[in-house]
Amino acid sequence: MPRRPLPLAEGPAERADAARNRQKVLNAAREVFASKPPDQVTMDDIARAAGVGRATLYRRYPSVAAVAEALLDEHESAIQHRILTGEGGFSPTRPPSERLWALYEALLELLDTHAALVLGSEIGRARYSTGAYGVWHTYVRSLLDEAGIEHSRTMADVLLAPLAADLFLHVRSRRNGRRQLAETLRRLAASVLDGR
Amino acid sequence: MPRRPLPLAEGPAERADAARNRQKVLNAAREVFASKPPDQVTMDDIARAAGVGRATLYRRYPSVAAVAEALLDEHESAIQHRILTGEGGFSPTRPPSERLWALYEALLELLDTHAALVLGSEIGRARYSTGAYGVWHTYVRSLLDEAGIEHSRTMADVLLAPLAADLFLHVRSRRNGRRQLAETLRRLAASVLDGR
DNA sequence: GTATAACCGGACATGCTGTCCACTTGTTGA
DNA sequence: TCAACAAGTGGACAGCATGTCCGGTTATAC
Repeated sequence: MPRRPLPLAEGPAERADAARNRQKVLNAAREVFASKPPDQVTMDDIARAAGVGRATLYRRYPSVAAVAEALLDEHESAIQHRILTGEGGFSPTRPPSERLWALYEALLELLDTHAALVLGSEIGRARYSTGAYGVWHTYVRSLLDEAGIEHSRTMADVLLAPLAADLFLHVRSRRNGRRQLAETLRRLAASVLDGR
Repeated sequence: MPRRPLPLAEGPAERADAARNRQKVLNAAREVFASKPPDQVTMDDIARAAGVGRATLYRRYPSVAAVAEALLDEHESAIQHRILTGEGGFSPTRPPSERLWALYEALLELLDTHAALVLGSEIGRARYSTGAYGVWHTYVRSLLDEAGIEHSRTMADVLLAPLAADLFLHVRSRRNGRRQLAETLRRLAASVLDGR
């Protein structure tokens, strides 16, 4: 979780009251996002729920999307860590198609529990401009390169497209949708990477 | 292009001034959408450009998205007509993978010339709730059923996901992106439907 | 030619955004 | 310990978009 806004080099430590407010904001935002559709969440909602003024909120987060992204960050980082260390199904010894499936599984799980946050983090900007998307994309691309697939950059975008939050919610709203999506993606991974 | 709003049974004919205004609105909207990002287009912009009052605009179109959809409608209808009549690559005698590719080609072409409108028609609601999406989905699903693919409903959503307008724009912004996307989708169609 | 209904456009109330500014509080250094 | 300074805070404000309402206007039917 990012501690301070932009100053990359460590400036003076964060003040105690600011840290306290950050937590208040994050906790309050969690509840707000749980209580109504993400596109209806306003900065005012979050500020009021946290018991702080609007300017205090804007000081750290420029938009509702930024708040959602901050909430999402720790969950996404956990997956990124697993990828880097090769834990779970991400071991480099496994074939690319299985590692792609491992990513699919992890992202489905993330969407299942935090779809509202993902949707919220995409308000007003494209999914592709978020930092997390870049990580997933880089990983998928490396798998495709390893398998010798052409146009890996584009194919990586195509293979990640079915994990858009709005599509996930649409499919999940159907009976057995969640399970069928998992099975379908597993077949897709095998289809594209193993040619079967 | 839908002539009147809701009254499905033909009521009294549309008044001449109303018809004139509809054309003014549609023409003006085309230019407005061409002049700025679709998510920045307001009802006020369109009304002013058309030289009509806001209420006049609201009378027929409840939102900016509805205006964009009206503009898009004739282009989408053209594709739907080709599907129904089996023109172009949609002949039922061709294998499903080739017909899926024909749909991909048609939709890529549509996005290429009207991406802003597609994006505009998705403002404030999911792509999946638009009428056009339902048509593409039904067609893809029938192709999958014909090929004996399981969970055809879900797979159809997955296969249409790469044609989301925002993904298209993202990929097209890269060098050769448009061409690579076409090739990639062609391979995807073959991969999934022909198992190669 | 008149009655009627559809149509029109400006005005209005509401809600959200992002910024500004005067006040408060924590932190640093003498 | 305490003063001085910087960071943090919250309410208020202006700007903008939305969606509706209503008095006036114009086309169509009789």
